[in-house]
Amino acid sequence: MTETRGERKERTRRSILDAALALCEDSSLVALSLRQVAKEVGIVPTAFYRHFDSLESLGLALVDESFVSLRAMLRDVRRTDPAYRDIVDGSVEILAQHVQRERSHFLFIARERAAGPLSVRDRIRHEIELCERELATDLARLPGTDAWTPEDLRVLSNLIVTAMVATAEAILNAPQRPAAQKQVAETARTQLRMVMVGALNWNSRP
Amino acid sequence: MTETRGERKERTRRSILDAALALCEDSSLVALSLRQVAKEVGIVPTAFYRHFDSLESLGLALVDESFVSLRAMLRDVRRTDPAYRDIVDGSVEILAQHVQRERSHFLFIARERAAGPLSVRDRIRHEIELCERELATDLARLPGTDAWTPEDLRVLSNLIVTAMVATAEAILNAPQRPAAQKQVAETARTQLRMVMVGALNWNSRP
DNA sequence: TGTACATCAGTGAACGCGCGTTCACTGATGTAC
DNA sequence: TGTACATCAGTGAACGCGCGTTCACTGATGTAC
Repeated sequence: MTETRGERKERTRRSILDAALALCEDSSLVALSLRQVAKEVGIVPTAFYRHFDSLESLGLALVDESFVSLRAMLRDVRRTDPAYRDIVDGSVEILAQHVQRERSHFLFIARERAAGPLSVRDRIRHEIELCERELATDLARLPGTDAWTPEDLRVLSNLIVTAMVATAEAILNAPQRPAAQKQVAETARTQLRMVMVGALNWNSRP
Repeated sequence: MTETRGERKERTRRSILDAALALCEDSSLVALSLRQVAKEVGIVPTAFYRHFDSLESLGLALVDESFVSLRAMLRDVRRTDPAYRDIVDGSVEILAQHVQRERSHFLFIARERAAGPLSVRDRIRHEIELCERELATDLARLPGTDAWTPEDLRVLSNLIVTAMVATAEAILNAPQRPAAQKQVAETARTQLRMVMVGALNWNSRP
C-alpha cells in the first residue's frame, strides 16, 4: 500500500478542484455541470457527493484557493523593500508575475466576481474588501499621510485596489506576446504613479 | 386591424430582449436557455428562431442595446457646462442617475464583460475601448494637458474609465438605501478628484 | 372592391441528449481484539 | 500475527426533466390583379 485512504481521497478532491477550475475557464461556474466535472476527473457523477455538497460549495472552495494565490502576491508586494526599488515598479512587476503564474486563479476571481452564484460573488467581494482595509493600514504608515482622515485612506485604498484588479484583468486579456504584456505593465505603472502624485498633493479635509 | 404584421413581430422581438435581460440578471447569458426565454415571452421555443439565430446573437443585440444607454449617459456628461458646476460632481451625479435608471443594461455590461460568451465579451471590450478613445480626445481639449503625450492621455483616460466602471458596479451592488448610494457617490467623487489632482501635477515625458 | 395566391410568425409533436439526484451495491482500506 | 467486522470512496442502474433543434403545419396578414 503506497497511499492511505485519506491521501487517495484528498487526491481526488484536488482533481475535482483542478478540473472545475479548468472547465469553467471559458464560461462560468454557473454554466458548469457536475457531470462534466466528474467525467473530466474520471469518476462516476455520484462520487462527486463524497467531496462536495454541491457545485456551489465547490465554488466557495475555489474562491478560498484563489485567494491563497492572491494573498501570496500581496505578501510579496509588502515584502519589497521600499528603499531598494521604486514601490510602483516593484508592485506592478510582482502583480504581473503572480497573475501569469496563477493565471487560472486570477481568471476565476475576475470572472466569478461579476457572474458567479450569489454566495460566491459575496465571498469574493468580502475578500477584496479585506484587502482594501489591509492596504489602508499600510498606506497610513507611509510618510505624507499623517494628516489624512481614515475615510480618505479608505477611498484611496479602494481606488488603488480597483486599478490593480483592472490591471490583472488587462494582463489576462492581453495577448501572451511579451510586447503586449510589457505595454499593459507600463500602462499600470503610469496609472499608479498618477494616483500617487494625486495622493501626495491631496489635502485631506478634517 | 390595429397592428401590422411587422409591428407585431417587432413587439415580440422586444419581449424576447426584455425577457432575456431580466432572466440572465441573476446568473449570466451563458447559463440562459432558449426555452426559458420562450416560456417567459409566452411563445413556443421554436418561434424564437424567427427573431434570432441563437442565444449568442441575442446576446450581441443586448450588448448593442445596453451601450445605447451607456452612450446616452456619456452624452449627458459631455453636455454638462463645465463652467456651471464642478465637472467631477456633475459627472458622478449623471453616472449615478443613468445607472439607476437603466440598471439592467449596466448590470448586463458589468456581468457579461467578464463572463459572457467570447463574442459578447469581445464586443463589450471593443465598445469600452471606443469610450476610452473618445474620453482621451475630450481630455486633450482640457486646459493643462497641452504638453501631454498621446500615450499619457490614453493611459489617464483608461484609468478614469476603469474608475467609472468600478463606480457603476459599486452603485449596482450597494444597498438601494439612499444613504448607501450617497456614500458610493461620495467615494467616487473623491477618487475622481484625486485622479484629477494627480493629472494636473503630472509631467508628461516626451 | 373582390378574389386568388404568397408570405411568414407562431404551433406542436418528436428526436436524442445531458442534467442532478436516489438508491442499493462493492470491495479495498482501516480497526478492534 | 490473524481474524472478524466497520468504514467509506467509488460504482452503476434508474428516474424524471429541460435542453436545442428538426420538421411539417396553420391561419392571419399582405399583395397582385
